[in-house]
Amino acid sequence: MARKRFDDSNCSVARALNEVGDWWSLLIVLHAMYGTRRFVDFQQQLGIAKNILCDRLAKLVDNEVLRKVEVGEHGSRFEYRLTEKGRDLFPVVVALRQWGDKWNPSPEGQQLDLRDRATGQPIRPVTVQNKEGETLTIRDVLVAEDLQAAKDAE
Amino acid sequence: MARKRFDDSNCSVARALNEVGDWWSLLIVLHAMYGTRRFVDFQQQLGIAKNILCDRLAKLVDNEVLRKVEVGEHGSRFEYRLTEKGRDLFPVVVALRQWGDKWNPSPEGQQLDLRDRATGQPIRPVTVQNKEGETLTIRDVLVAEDLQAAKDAE
DNA sequence: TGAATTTGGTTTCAAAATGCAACCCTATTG
DNA sequence: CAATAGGGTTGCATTTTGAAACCAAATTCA
Repeated sequence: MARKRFDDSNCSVARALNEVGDWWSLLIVLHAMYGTRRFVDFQQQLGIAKNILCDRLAKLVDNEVLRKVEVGEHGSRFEYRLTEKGRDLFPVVVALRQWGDKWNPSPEGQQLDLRDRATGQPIRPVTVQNKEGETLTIRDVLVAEDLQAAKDAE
Repeated sequence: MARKRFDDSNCSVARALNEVGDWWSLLIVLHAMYGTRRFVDFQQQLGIAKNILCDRLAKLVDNEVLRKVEVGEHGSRFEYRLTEKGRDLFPVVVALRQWGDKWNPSPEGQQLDLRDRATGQPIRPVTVQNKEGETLTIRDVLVAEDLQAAKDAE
């Protein structure tokens, strides 16, 4: 049967996964963040089948994660560029990369690190923080399931 | 043909997606973070087929994201609990939730928010930060592809 | 105690997604 | 003007998925 869809889920994580939660979509976004823009480049870098790449790019464009831009004089050459919505996945991608590096370090030991362009210093681990910027673990947060509970907490 | 696997990819994001990158796995982790531990509860809350749930739980246990714990007097009753590795996905899940809330707000308008248990205050948006705690966009970071480049930047 | 139910699965089978290769049309390059 | 590159589409075989049926051990209920 069809893969279940989460479009109408009232869970925003489920809805987010509906847009970027399959095997390829987030990797496409990742490579777009590294500068890839052309169909053939995505194809070669990811080793993805062309029909699947077509499908994923179209979905990402539909969901406004990417924009398809005509380049070249007479059209028919395109670039896929991140929208603001797409760039806004940066913390997600970085958090996932850091998790992967921490718990499944690369066999070769060398892990591609991200640095502050201005200073050359490595970036911080991405964490969940309170208003004061202190790191919170899962035990330090509570879920305000409904507005009433949220109200009570204020 | 079979879905492509990324076990041996030298990209840690790809390897991370290999463990939690399909439709259900991250939702299972999410619900585990909200306190779900039992097979039947996952099944009912997610509306997932039992065979798929079985498969995903087993994979998450294999990958040490969850631990399968015998409960009940004579075994044969189990709980699936997050390991440290699993709990460490917290920033990923929260970042994804915030992205979903921002760009695909719930149709009902009510979005489940997370608060600092100690103060009741909402948490901050998850961001990528430099050593000083300043938020960095994708344009503010550079990728030190290899150690040499990293050296040069120091 | 014995029957019914709950838990945690496995099996079967149709529908859908995936991957590969082959093909196609339009631009651009030589 | 021919060859090639870019960006797809189509067909087909292989997997994955989902629903429902089935199952056995443990627990609960009467």
